[in-house]
Amino acid sequence: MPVTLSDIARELGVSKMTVSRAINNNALISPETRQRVLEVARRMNYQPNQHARALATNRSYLIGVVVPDLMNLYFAEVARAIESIARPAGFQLLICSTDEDATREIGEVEVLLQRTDGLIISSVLAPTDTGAYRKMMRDGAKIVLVDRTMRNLHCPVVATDNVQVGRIATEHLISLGHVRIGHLSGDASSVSADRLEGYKRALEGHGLRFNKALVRPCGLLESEGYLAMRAWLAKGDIPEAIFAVNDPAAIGGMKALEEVGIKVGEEVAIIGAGNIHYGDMLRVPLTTVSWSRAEMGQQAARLLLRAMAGESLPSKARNVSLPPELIVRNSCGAKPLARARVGGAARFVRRSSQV
Amino acid sequence: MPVTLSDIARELGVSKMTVSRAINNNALISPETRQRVLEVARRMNYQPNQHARALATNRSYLIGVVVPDLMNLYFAEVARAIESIARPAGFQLLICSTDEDATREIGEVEVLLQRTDGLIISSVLAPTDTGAYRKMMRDGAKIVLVDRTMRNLHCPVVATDNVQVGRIATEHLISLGHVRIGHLSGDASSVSADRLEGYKRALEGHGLRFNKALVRPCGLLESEGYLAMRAWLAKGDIPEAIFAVNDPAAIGGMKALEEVGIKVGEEVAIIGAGNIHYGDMLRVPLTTVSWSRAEMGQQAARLLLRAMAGESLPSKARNVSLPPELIVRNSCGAKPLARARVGGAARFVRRSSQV
DNA sequence: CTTGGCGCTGTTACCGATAACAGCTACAAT
DNA sequence: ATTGTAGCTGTTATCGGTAACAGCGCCAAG
Repeated sequence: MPVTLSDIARELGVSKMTVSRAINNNALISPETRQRVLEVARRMNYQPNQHARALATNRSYLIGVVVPDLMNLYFAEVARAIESIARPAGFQLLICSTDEDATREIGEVEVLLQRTDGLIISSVLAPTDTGAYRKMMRDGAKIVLVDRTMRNLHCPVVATDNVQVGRIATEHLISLGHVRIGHLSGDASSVSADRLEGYKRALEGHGLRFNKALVRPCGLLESEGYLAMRAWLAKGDIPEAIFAVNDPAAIGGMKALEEVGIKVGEEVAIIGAGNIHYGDMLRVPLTTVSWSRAEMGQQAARLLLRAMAGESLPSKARNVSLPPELIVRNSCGAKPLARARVGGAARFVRRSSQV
Repeated sequence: MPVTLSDIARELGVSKMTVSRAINNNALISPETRQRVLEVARRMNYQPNQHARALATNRSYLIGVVVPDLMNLYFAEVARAIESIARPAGFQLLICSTDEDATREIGEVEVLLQRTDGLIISSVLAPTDTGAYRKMMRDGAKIVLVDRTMRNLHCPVVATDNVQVGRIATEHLISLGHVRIGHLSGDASSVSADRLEGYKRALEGHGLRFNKALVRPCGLLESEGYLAMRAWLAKGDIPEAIFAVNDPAAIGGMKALEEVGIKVGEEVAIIGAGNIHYGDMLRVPLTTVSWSRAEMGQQAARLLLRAMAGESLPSKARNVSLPPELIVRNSCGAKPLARARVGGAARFVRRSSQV
């Protein structure tokens, strides 16, 4: 049986309350009493019971983190960034992966809500599907959205401008001279929709016609990108250049292309988004659009800490947007430069050939 | 304010206890009363307070997971496998990464112990450094070790035979005709020590002299592998073939080699261990030694569930060893075969040249 | 009719902490 | 001497559940 406050109190012949005050650095206690208590507490190896404390204070010092896919290093980076802020503030993380499965999300979130002081969520739901979250927030839940936003939900958000992401990626392909540009589009989430929107706008902005047949839905997992590209290959008529909704989908697509002997970066250009770890070490280093995952996680954690502290955030602080930038590597056949912002994206010599 | 048992009891004009029994499917309650209670509970959207429950029952239904590095997909896979077993059993995961920093480990574990019913740990400590864990287990902590073992610690372990891993990797290099075989060795952990031991034994077993100058310590992180290889390159005289303690170290090493224009798989052979995700998609697909991470996590979770249920495990069930196998890809210059167990490892034609 | 036992429900105490308030001491101010 | 007050410590109630036991009605056995 672990040592409790009462044990220490009995040992010292004082009340539990005195011990509690010493442990919690309360001001209403004489320095020498505190010393004596802390001394004995250390000697007896006292560890406060977190459940009792949580019950009494209604604070658990636990933050719930809901990510779509822990095997996606993108989210592992975000999670680590959250931890880097939360941990020093005394909070631990309850991490939970929904595996991009929308039907699991609400259930997981409801379970987490009961154990935590606040949640950082990267939602898999459709951006309009806000009913459940709306209700939770009305009941006082502290929630910060990260990476994936929802529409009309009055809660802090840290994300990138995904329309811009889609535009940057597509414009890079256009600047390389491609005209038949396809898109492996994601799911019903906000990122997918926004990136598709950016793709459309880029085409329109450069006088290219949007062709629905060149957009293939695929989800956001590597396995889904692989399957989608295989299906596309089976059907035939794949475009010369493809913007994949994210890096895992791009990598899955690359795998499918390579399996049938198509050379990525030469015969087919492919660009992803997210700048996943290892993207530069791949057989064909992946050209992608990048923004800071560290910044993303840290900002989200800071916003949540403030919200949990009862601070009401000014509306402009509640909406953090991380600027995306183009990372040119080899998967589009362009000459890799160190880094090129989209504004300054030069017209690279086109090296890829038609398929 | 959330709904409590008392609220429901008041609403129905019964006692808290009756409500509690209905909620918990206790037998001592009439079917119709249970129905009435559950009905009202649902209507009022009752959510049990986990902290109160944990305090009263001394069970939190939380499992702590301590991994060395969440950015290593190897551990992300293990964590996901643990979750696949724990979740259906009603347990949630408190995941914590020590970032391969031994000084952080005990502190993290102590914090986790207070909130959880049991721990699954992949320890970064030296395998003899068991004092703290010994004490925790004496105090009743339920602990299962995964991936990394400790010596003389009476607790269940799920791991692979790392001496065998080192031997398989080194013998593959030997079978390719290499004689000057180096080793990027890890840290003080059991895996590192065992793989080094396997490396030595393989050399001895084939009449090759162990040369301390060819062993460079590097840690287990990708960044450490990179740094170690850079230092080695700066010093000069790197061997023709290298067994890296794990895949991240191998990948870091590859990165350093490529930076100075050395062709991995042609000029220098490199083999890792762990069969990390994306290993097959790398510029030079990584030859490695593999064992099942899914099996690892699942077995560990099952052992912990049994231990937490109070079962005393038979000693042979307490020690699960996953068989390692060779995965030949391109980083050693051997012709990739589907899969080759070490026993059947053919003598591959040697394609790599001296450096 | 009494007794015993089953089946259900209620009471009380407790898990281990903290909040709110009450109480005590010593000393300064009046 | 009295009062007030600062400074510390103790008491009581409470958080929201559950365990253990007490109690009650009803029916069957003796």
